[in-house]
Amino acid sequence: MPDILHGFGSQRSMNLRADDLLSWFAGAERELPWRAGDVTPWQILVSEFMLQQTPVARVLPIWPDWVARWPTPSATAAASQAEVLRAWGKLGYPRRAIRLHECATVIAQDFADVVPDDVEVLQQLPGIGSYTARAVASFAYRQPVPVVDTNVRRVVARAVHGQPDAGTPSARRDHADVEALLPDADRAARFSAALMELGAIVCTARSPRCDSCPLKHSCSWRLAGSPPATGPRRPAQRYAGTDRQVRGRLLDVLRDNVVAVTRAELDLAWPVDAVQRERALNSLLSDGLVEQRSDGRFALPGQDRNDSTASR
DNA sequence: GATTCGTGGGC
DNA sequence: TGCCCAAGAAT
Repeated sequence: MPDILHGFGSQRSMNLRADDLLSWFAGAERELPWRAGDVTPWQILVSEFMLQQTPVARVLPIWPDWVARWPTPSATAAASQAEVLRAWGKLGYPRRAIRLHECATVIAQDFADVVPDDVEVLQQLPGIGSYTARAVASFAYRQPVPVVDTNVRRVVARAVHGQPDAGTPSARRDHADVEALLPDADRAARFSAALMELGAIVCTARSPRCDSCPLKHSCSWRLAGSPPATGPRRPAQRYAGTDRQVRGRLLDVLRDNVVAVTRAELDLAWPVDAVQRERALNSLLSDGLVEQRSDGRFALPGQDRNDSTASR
């Protein structure tokens, strides 16, 4: 490898030694169910979909039931979108549930029900981006590829670069950073899991637990005195009153009703602002999260249709 | 590159 | 309380 590429990386990796991290992980690893030995690549993929932008604690009660009910891509594909959306419940970002269902359909139909092991192939599947493709290749197939999520970026920013927080994501730079840290191929996947774990439970975004960090004697940020972040921060994301909240309310109604509902019933979910309500409903329709029946009623997509006379 | 897309817990 | 953030992806 050219010195211009390798020199800096090996220099920096002194601040984050794989052995330090792996020995810590051996004692600190959480026993998450999707890390058990008998979990299949598909089930790992399901966990990664659920974990996108979602805390572990909220996935824990959903994932076991989900994979017991739909253990394979073909089993998932055989379910209706409505069933999948109901099982997804209030996990958030319900488009992920639709994409997971689409992903299952593609794998069942085009890949003989076998999750691909190649990063490039995985990344072409619905709902799978750079992180998820690498997570599956690494955690399910033990490929020594860098796995970069928000935790990894923060740990690297601090321990390696001495900065309080990760900067703007840059796939090429982020992957190169982690590539330079990866140990031998046999331990690469475990190293990535450990890196994420450290960011999740020790090197957290707010009030990191530096006292119990395995890198506390080498971390560049701590050695620099743990300087706080400076400069402009992103405006805080709001939720109350946004279209996202309205979409959530509308979906709430549809999840709770096993029969199609009238527009008037949907109006009750967000009575004040009809313009915003319409906008949210239209976006749900175009996202394929809601469908409108010929009688004008609304339901989750694929929900049973012989319900106009059914009781609730 | 900047936005949009849920939901709820911690502080 | 209100703000911040959480194993990202798609556009």
